[in-house]
Amino acid sequence: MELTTAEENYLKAIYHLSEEGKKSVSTNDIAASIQTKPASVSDMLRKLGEKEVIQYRKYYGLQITPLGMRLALQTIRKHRLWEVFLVDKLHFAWDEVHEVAEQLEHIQSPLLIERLDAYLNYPKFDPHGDPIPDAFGDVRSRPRIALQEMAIDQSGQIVAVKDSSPAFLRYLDKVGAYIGARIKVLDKVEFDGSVEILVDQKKTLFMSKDVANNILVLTS
Amino acid sequence: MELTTAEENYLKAIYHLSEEGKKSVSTNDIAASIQTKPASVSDMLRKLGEKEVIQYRKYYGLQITPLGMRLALQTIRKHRLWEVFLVDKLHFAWDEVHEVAEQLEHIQSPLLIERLDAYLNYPKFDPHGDPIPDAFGDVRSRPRIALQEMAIDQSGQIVAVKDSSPAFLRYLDKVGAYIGARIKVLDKVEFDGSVEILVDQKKTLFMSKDVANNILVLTS
DNA sequence: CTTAATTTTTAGGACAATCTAATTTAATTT
DNA sequence: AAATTAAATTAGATTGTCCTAAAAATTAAG
Repeated sequence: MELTTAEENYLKAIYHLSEEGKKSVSTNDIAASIQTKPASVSDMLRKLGEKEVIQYRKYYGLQITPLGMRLALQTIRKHRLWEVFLVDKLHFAWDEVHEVAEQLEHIQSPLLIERLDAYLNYPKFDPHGDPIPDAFGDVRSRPRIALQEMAIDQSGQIVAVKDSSPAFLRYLDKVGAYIGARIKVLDKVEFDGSVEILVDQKKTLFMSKDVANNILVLTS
Repeated sequence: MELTTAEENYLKAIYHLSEEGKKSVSTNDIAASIQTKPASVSDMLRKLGEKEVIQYRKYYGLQITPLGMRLALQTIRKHRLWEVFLVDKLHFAWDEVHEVAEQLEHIQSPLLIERLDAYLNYPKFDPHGDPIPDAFGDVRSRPRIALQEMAIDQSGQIVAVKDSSPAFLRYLDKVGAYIGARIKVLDKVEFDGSVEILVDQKKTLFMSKDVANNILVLTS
């Protein structure tokens, strides 16, 4: 079963929305997330329903089918492998990779992805710390919590970010809060929810609640 | 000025046809070369004319404009760089790269191509020996002749192939006539146009006229 | 529990790229 | 030069994706 580029994008958006938002995904949510109009989404949902990658009942919402899940994970796998390539090999900054990976993820060639995976040494996580599904769609995700939710004196390692916007990523670069950094919470301010952390045992840093909420940590 | 994927493909085909065939490119030729119907070509020529990448007069033929030339060479540059990547880095065989490169050449990102070029060490020729235009569209092509046209005792180096079909490339792999091989013409048979050559000063090889016609040699 | 607000879908159209079949133009032959 | 053949173009449909505006269904409010 072959999906068009547009279909792959919709399916990926649906997958992501159903991962985070938990409950059922709305037409409006999809429209917002891929920057299109709800009317277009309705059209596409009908088509995706016919192709049986989602189960769709008008006005009632949708659910990804196992087939749809597999295909979505395949696209996500490609996207994240390309991101690793761009950062590791072509020295892109981690805030520059998304748009290009959005294009590259639609290249159709199983051999290419297999070879790319090997060439990159079978990476398990992309530059933003998100897990890369394997060829069968299996994901080994690490249990992680927002930095905001950590207790004073608790330590851990930054493994991912929730918000991947270039602005946010550039800010993190600037303050040195990169993926892999080992951190320890020194203090939390009740009043505004901001936190003070120690990065790599040498640098202390103040972070607003908003920032701390978008950083995911593997606690130890 | 942005071209769609389809437009890029047409323009590339037109460029290639006008390079080899010399005189003006016909609607039928284009249709044959990109596997579509002449009616579709007519449609597209009108559009390409409006976009001023070709100069087009109905029933009279066409000519690429300088703008069209630049855009075509940009696409060809991307195609050939990706081919180098696939062969050098991902260890594709030279007969496996074309289809994938056909897809990759349409990825839009000047930064990507710049970085890829650097990563590959600014290659000047692709795996089939064809020259890679630089970022300005300049091509340094080597003067080369078909092996068929060489004289007895003349020697040279295989630098390219005219026919890039997997079948032909696999045949060349088998007999060891790879790009870069140094050869010398030992004999030519008048009757059927076949030739006998010495490859890398150790192996002699018989080749039919058809094969010898599709191998390009830099004579020394 | 009826009305209002919101969400979702349908109707109908636009645009790109393709096709078949019909027509027009150019080239070739006699 | 007229008639035939070949090449190229147009006419009209189709498919995929998207849109705006209108209608329908659901949800929320009083």
